[in-house]
Amino acid sequence: MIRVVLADDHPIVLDGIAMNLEDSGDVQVVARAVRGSEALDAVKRENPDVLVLDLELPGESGLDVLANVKRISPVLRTVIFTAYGGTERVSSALRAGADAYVLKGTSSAELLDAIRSVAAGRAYLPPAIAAELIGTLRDPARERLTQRETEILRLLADGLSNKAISSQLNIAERTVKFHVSEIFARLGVANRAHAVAVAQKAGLI
Amino acid sequence: MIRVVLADDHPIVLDGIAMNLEDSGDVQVVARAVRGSEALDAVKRENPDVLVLDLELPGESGLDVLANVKRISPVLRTVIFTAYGGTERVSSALRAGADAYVLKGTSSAELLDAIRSVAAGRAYLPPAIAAELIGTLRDPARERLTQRETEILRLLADGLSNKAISSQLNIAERTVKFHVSEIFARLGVANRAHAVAVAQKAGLI
DNA sequence: GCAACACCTGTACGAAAGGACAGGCTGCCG
DNA sequence: CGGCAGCCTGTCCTTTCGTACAGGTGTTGC
Repeated sequence: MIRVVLADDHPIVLDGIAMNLEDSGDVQVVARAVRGSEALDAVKRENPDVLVLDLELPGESGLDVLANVKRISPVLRTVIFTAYGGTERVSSALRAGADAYVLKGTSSAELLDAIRSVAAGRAYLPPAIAAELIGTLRDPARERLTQRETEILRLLADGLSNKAISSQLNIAERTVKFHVSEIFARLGVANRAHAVAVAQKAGLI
Repeated sequence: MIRVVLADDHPIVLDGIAMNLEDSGDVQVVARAVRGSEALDAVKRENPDVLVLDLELPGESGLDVLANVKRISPVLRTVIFTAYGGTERVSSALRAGADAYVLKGTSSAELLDAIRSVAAGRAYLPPAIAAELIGTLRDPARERLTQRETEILRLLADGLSNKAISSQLNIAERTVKFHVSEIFARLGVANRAHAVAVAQKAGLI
């Protein structure tokens, strides 16, 4: 029997997952959580085999939750079950320790496959997502932002000017311009408004 | 018996809703759809009492779907069941003919309440959303964009310059500037990057 | 008829933004 | 060690942005 904890901010999704899993015969839902902290508590208490985790949680980012549960229970297997893909989101999750990344838009059966795979010690990536990742590896320049760039991108989205950003980060305005230009090149845009739009759509911020 | 059609791009959500509704005794799910066109077909075929509709559908916008089903079957009652709120999204949906607006983040029982209400001919708005709407009515200036402004906002998000926008719309660059300033005032921002971020977060684009 | 609103336009100006040069420092990896 | 990547800084210049002033047209509704 595979013991699973579910974490999703939509109760209806928890219902749907639970129904599918209970019908399977070999998977058992031992706890549900609608917030990151609850997921953490549930993992501590139940010590499950697998955590099914949504990335869009109120308050904490799903990635933080993932990092925290991994710190508590490094052997725990994790399936990311989320609405949105995007290479940056996927690879961030995998780097944070996820073992599978399944989209909510696919069939309900796929999640069950993923859970069984990770419980058996194997990673699981749907072909579509794997293909996308491979495409990015071939073209590593695009959409791969450094820490500093991501930081500045966030400030861009807050509407700060280069000067405001420079004083916030204690660097020269010229340096901000440099980073901003780098961001534009990576995102394939020509100005900050477009950069913010693209970044938000790609889930970079 | 209330006959219901479900439309959501996540099969797992359809499962969850269906489970909750079937258990209720007085609600019956007669069709499911994961795309707008399927929802339309299902409404034509089944002539249901209520349509439960997600606003985030692949391809078509949920609002377009709503307008189309309303054209086919004006007496059909519609419950919007979506992940995100925001006064602009809510009021757009209500203006497009929705009878209820329920967030996925709330308890599963709330959706059932909403379905029963609209089937009985009453509208349904959760207190939290209603309160938010009232707040906006008190301050009508903010976050209420005209057609033209919304149009320009979209082009802003595409990274177009004022000049590019002006030639696209066949108006003077000066006029674009005027509209952009209006947008800033309504959104409470000071530049285009921030405007795009706020607009996207509020679901205006 | 006139008030309100959406939409459009002009001139002028200071403040940013963004690109094109060129260069320095650090830490990591082969 | 030498190369590479991330991060930082400078000057110069052109373009764009954003706001200030002020004003015109058409439509809707009281």
